[in-house]
Amino acid sequence: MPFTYEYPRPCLTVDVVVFGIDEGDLKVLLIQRGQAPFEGRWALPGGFVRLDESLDQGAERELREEAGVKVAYLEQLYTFGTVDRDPRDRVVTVAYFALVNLSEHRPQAASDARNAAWFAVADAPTLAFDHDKILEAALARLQAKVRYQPVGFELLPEKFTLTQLQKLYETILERPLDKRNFRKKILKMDLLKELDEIEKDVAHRAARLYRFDPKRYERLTRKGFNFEL
Amino acid sequence: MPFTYEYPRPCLTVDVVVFGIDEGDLKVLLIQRGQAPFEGRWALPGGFVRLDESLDQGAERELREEAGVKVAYLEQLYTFGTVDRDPRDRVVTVAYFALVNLSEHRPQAASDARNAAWFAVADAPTLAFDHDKILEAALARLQAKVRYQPVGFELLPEKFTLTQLQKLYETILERPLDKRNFRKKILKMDLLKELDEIEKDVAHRAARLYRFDPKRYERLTRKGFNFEL
DNA sequence: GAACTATAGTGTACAAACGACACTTTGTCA
DNA sequence: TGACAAAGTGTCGTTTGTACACTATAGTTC
Repeated sequence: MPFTYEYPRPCLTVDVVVFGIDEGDLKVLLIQRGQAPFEGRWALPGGFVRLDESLDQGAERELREEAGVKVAYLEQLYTFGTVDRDPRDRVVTVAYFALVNLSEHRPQAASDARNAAWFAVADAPTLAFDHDKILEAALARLQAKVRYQPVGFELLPEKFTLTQLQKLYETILERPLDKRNFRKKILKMDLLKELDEIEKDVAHRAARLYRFDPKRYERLTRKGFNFEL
Repeated sequence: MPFTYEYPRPCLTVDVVVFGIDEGDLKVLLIQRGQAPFEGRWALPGGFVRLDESLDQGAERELREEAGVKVAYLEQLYTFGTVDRDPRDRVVTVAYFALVNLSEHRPQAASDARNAAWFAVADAPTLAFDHDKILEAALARLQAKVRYQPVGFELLPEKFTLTQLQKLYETILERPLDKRNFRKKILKMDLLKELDEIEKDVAHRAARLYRFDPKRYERLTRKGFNFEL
């Protein structure tokens, strides 16, 4: 059943850059294409926007369908719309970036995408279309964002140690941080709830566990607080 | 001549929030709609994206055609795509924000839009569609941006005094700034070229004129310099 | 159970940036 | 020439950033 319009319309898609942290590596979720163009090449998960869903909903649906991923954080990144970004047709794509908690994700069970895989961002292959550019933009955004907003907790388990959190920041920012200064700063923000619990099964002194406290975050946000790191 | 596709496609438009500074007021350019829906209501300039132009080009073209405006700065803001934002059809719009130099713009000659007007942002009317939301987002972006990037010079004449620049920042940020601290900071950034020229035709001591120096800006940008204000 | 090992956890001192604050200078106009 | 209007300028106390090294603790090994 064809659809007819008075004026030509570009095709509208969403593509999502999904980040996760895995043992000190920042990883990105990619899908191997099954058809031309760029058959066999890796690409960002994504697809067409339906008429009965918003862009955000479309991004979430694609992730669910195409990669079986449940996102912890999703935000619109940028819309890419140069004329020649797809060789077949004029395609405009609204790119999103998402964060997922890999530690609760490893099985990757309910995915109909056996052709999905996590790549370390540092050595991801060359991607289809202009997806390299999109990935680069997403990485820049993540690095910028992490400095002034407590994004990033989404990438960790619910309960975590300060050392884990520091490693996370070091991985994203690609530089080492000073332990004492990091703790001073992050604790002064008063975003973390100190738990009465410590790490288990480690072969050395166990560290205290913390949890991100959304209530405190909201309170501070309302006051126009600045979370620069 | 109709255009037919296998799957339904949303309509894709660009809308632009154009800011200018005029005597201490931050102004925004609006267009009065000539047809339903929202006939007679004010709206952001914008229109359909053509298949042979990029999104950026579309934004620029619409401004030229619809408002006869030459922009000094243009950047993509956000893409709005909820299902019901246009009562007629599914319309997704890529919003831009633009800065123009009003002092070189007053005549607004070559515009085929006699129904265009500048409104102080503070008392703009309720807009058509979800354009109020878009305007709000653009204002937030401008206020955030001005703090860490030397955007804003675009809103002034080529040669300006430090007092003019301070007033500009005060207008955008909606709060007063300390004269000595402002000068210290802005001059330390080493972005401005001090000219051998002073103001003319003022009824008091004339101020020195400065000019934004894009070369210095580029040099500092390459060094990863931070322009926080 | 003593020694070892690996990581947790903690404080200080110096430097830089920020923010508050008031008077003198200069040119115009009446 | 005196009044006015805006230009232009410096200091000091506070806060923030940053560099840096040792002690405490739990588990493992011998």
